[in-house]
Amino acid sequence: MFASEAVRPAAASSSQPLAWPVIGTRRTMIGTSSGAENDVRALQQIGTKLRVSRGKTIFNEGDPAENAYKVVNGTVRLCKHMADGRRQIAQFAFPGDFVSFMEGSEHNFTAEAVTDVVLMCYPQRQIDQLGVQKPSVRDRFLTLMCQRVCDMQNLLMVLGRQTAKERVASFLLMLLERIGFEEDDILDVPMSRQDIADNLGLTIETVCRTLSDLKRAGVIDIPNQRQLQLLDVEALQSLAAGED
Amino acid sequence: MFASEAVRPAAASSSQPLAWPVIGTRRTMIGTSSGAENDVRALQQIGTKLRVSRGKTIFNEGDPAENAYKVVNGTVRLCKHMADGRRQIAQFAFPGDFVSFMEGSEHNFTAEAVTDVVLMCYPQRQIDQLGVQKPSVRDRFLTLMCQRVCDMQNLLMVLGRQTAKERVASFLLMLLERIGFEEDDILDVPMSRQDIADNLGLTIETVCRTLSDLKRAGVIDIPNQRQLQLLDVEALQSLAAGED
DNA sequence: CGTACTGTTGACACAGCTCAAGACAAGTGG
DNA sequence: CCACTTGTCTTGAGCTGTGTCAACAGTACG
Repeated sequence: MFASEAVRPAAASSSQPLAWPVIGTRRTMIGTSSGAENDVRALQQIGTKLRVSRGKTIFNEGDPAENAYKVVNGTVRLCKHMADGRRQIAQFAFPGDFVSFMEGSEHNFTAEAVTDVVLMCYPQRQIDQLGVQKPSVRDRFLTLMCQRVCDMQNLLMVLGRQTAKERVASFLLMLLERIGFEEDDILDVPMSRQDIADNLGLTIETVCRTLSDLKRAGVIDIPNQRQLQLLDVEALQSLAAGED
Repeated sequence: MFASEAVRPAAASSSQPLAWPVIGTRRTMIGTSSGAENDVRALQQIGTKLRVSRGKTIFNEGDPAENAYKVVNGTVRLCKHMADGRRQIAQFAFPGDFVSFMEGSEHNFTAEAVTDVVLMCYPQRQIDQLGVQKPSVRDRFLTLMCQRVCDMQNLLMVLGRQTAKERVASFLLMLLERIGFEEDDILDVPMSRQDIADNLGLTIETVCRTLSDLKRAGVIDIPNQRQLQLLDVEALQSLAAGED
């Protein structure tokens, strides 16, 4: 039962002045403590498990929004595609995150599996019903939606006004806040460099170069392609805040 | 009583393949027809009128979100500021638009008056109450919030992946969709070049140059600084879609 | 008719993009 | 276990779109 949430490590400890303000205990917002227990159970009853393998599309922009999803395991990207292949990733969804709740009648973005993914799949109609029956559930989703809007607004600032170095720093801090350290100060990076680039509005080369720069500056280390060691989180924070 | 909505012109007629998909009859979503009448009346009762003059701040990011607002007249910008003065405008709010409904306990952006503005001001607590009493009101706000998310996702694509020319074209089409033609093919531009630049993640100079380019290409004319004549909307649409 | 503000245009610089080559990693089949 | 292939990542060299800086033109207002 939502085991993925239990094993998730706490978010960064020393993270006050993040470019992406920390929003309460986001990771434990749903599925823990007190009155929420009932809601979780109710949700659980109407959900079915679904596996999607790396790179596969979960749903496309414009598809009728018949289902909503919760990520149980793995990472999902929410993105838009242009006719000529340009892509913008609006958001990554990690274990515990809800995708496409209360989105209207059509999906307005594409969801793709970044890694092999396990999802809970909830028929939209039943979610709506549950929302009517249990105002607490509805409030929860509303809160999540607000956080989503808030995250997107922060990303707008990143894309519109930050330099490459600032963007990468913001990204690393976002990852840290969302999935936390794997161990000590090692950060798992589930997505490819291309995915990072398409999230930050950069090219893959610029992302690589910027990571190398940060390594040379002693702010991070790159033990391997899917892991990063954050040596100086404060430096990242002042970078992301533009104090440079 | 919400007179501003009545006089608002219909959105562009020939606007199917917009970069910002047209979302139903957005402008008439609230405050017209059928069962909505009651909701409008209920809202009206808890609202008070408020005037804010050009350039003044309505509320700041981080302020406790005590009130929600509806723009009756004028234009409002919703933005974020960085410590060093960089600014990103996430959205413009035009007459009929709701601002800061269901945003959580703190405003997560700053709202400033682009022009002299008339607002309706609703205490957040009473809005919440109304939402509980009248599910239809709540649903309405939810729909609006979805549109807001959708708009922001489109803007993410603009900021992350479009060229200056594409961004300006996207902006003009957004304006056309939101406020429509003043007369024939004349478009009112209530905001300054700086505001446009801060919305599109460009500099004021690049915005000017790009408008001049579009003029030279015969796509628009610039009768004066606060009005634009759209001579070739289709050209703008293919520009915004990246077919170039 | 100044004064202040906003918008426009030009010349140049540079951050980030493009193109290209090579390094590394993960399979896959023998 | 080793070739071999394939895909991803990294680095270099040069180019270009957009930013920066500066001058000037409109426009509004007292």
